[in-house]
Amino acid sequence: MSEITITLPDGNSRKYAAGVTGMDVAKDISTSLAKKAISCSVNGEHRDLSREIEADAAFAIHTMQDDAQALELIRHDCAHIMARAVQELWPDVKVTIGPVIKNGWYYDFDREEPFSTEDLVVIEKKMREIINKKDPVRREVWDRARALQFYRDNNEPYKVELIESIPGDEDLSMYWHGDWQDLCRGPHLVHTAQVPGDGFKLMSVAGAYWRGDSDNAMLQRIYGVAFKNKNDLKAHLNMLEEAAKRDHRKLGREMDLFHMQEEAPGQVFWHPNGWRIYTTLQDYMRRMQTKGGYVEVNTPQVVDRKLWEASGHWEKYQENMFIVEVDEEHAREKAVNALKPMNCPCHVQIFNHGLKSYRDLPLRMAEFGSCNRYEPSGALHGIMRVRGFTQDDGHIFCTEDQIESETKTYINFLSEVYRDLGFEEFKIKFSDRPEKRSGSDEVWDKAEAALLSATRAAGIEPEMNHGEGAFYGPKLEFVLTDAIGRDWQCGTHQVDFVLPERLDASYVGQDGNKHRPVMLHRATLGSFERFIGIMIESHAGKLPFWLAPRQVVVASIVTDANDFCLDVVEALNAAGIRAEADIRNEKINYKVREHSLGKVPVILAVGKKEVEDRTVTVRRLGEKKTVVMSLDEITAELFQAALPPDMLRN
RNA sequence: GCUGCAGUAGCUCAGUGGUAGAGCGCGUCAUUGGUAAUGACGAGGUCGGGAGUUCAAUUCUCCCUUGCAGCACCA
Repeated sequence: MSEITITLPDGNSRKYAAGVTGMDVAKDISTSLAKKAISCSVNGEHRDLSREIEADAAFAIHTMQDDAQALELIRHDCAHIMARAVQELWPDVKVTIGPVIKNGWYYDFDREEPFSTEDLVVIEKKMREIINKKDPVRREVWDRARALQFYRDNNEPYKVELIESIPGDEDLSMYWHGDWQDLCRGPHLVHTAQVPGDGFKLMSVAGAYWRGDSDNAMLQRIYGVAFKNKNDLKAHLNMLEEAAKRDHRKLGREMDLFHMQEEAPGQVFWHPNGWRIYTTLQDYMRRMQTKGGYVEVNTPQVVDRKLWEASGHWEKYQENMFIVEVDEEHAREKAVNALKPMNCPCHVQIFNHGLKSYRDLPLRMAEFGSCNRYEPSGALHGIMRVRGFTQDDGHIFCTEDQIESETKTYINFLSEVYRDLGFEEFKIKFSDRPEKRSGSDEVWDKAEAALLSATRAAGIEPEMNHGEGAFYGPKLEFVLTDAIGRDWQCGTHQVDFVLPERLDASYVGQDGNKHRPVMLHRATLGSFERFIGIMIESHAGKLPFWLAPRQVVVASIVTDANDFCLDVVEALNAAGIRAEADIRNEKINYKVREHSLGKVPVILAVGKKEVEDRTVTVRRLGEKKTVVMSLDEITAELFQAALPPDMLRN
């Protein structure tokens, strides 16, 4: 047997016979280390301690101190332990897969009966029993035939299907947690008791399609979260509780911003407070776009299906469009229209109207375009995913040569807007050709290469999102997250060689001939609805002063101050500040509480003293202390604070 | 759309096979107060909609609808 050299992280090396296990090495280093060891890294590959090492290797032992490895293993072993618990409780349940996800894991089961909340409690208890048994984790490598036979014998059809779909013919690793077994890549902990019995919790049950395909059977997915100890778990659960308080649906009600109702599912009734946010944001976007060289247009809501057929949307999205039919019974003629689900074909109509010259390019066309899409009922989510919304849409008609500079300019534009609105950081994803698409592969090659190189030229290496592009072109997605960490695509930037062709857009080039322009589709906020939802959550309702729907409440302390109170409001309003008087017959404590809960950034209290001195007592949201200021001082200060970021720059 | 859960006063929620209750909010009155809830009294609900079972349904069953979590979808 040959000798191998194991090099430890501190640079020291030790010699062993080939086939030594990680655990052997750990024991050799020290008994206490071996006791604490959970896994190891061999040449950077995370592995079980029981696996044999056959060649010279860089080697490291992992303990619970190594967060990344410890959490991965705890969560992964939780998945196996939960599946074992479920099958011990209900032997007829079929197992499928159970990966580690952010903060925890899930496992998908096929079971006739739905799992109930009570079942989760029972499963958790069973899991703790298994953990306490301190069952060893064992790994074996089987060839495919044996694994397939095993799962056929054990009546686990999903496992059979999994193995059959794994390409190649390499051997498969099988893991045992006690007597319970699962097909798994590993690695795993040494024994079940290394999972902290008080560090995990089962969270919820939900349906999920087998292999993520809605044509397949629906399985039952149980989600769990797991951490290294009870305190970390508690902290996580606490965080979720806090995040729930920032939910835009809750804050929207509390701040009286908007409501939704059964008669118009997925559509927003904006209340005065919410609409003030919306219009303030729209005014800002309009100024920014004007400065960015866009011309603003507006296009029809109800458009004949012919246009959607020409653009290709009818074929691909018909089921998701609101169809508006006119027939002889109701009108004198028959027509099939659709509510505009997006603005691009309409913008091409404007572009096509009259001859365009190469001198007109790039032509940046913008619209605050109202769109309606019949989104699947299960997709609706507060004001983040709705059926009626308004995009800050824009299309840049340009030449191929201009794609790179226009893309760079746009990324800078979007970054400035996001920074202004409080988002310094955001994810950028690059989505390339989907399976169902329009346009030849050559055109797609060209579009993808152009967008990717332009993005890199802007200094960005996007996250790859294969197969997720639009049907007419690849896209960049600018993604923000909500209070509990769910991703939402807000901004987008897409390169499109297809629609100009389908809708016959052209311009006259320098050579006097007709040429096809390239279309860049872009939206910065995405939709006002979604972006406002995200902003509400990220600010926990405490919007920056310039966006706050109610900026100032002037509250009287005694009735004798009411007149002065109204004077102060008038002065502030004259300075363009959104101020309201609260001269109700209530105590100042009551008023302060109510407007603090309503997230009003500034409360000005006026009582006898203030009336005499022509001053106000200023209390800012989130602060306990108050300051006395003259009316002129506070007006000047708030005037400045009320300026939108772009106007502040001028 | 799919799986599961839910819909009771404006909001948060309790409750029951014999047509409903709390707190907050709202209204009236008293109170004129100094920075996160002043007190008293009062009004307010065809218990999401429809059908069925029953002497009797808010309660049980079915259908529909909306919402929530997840999946699928997202031009």
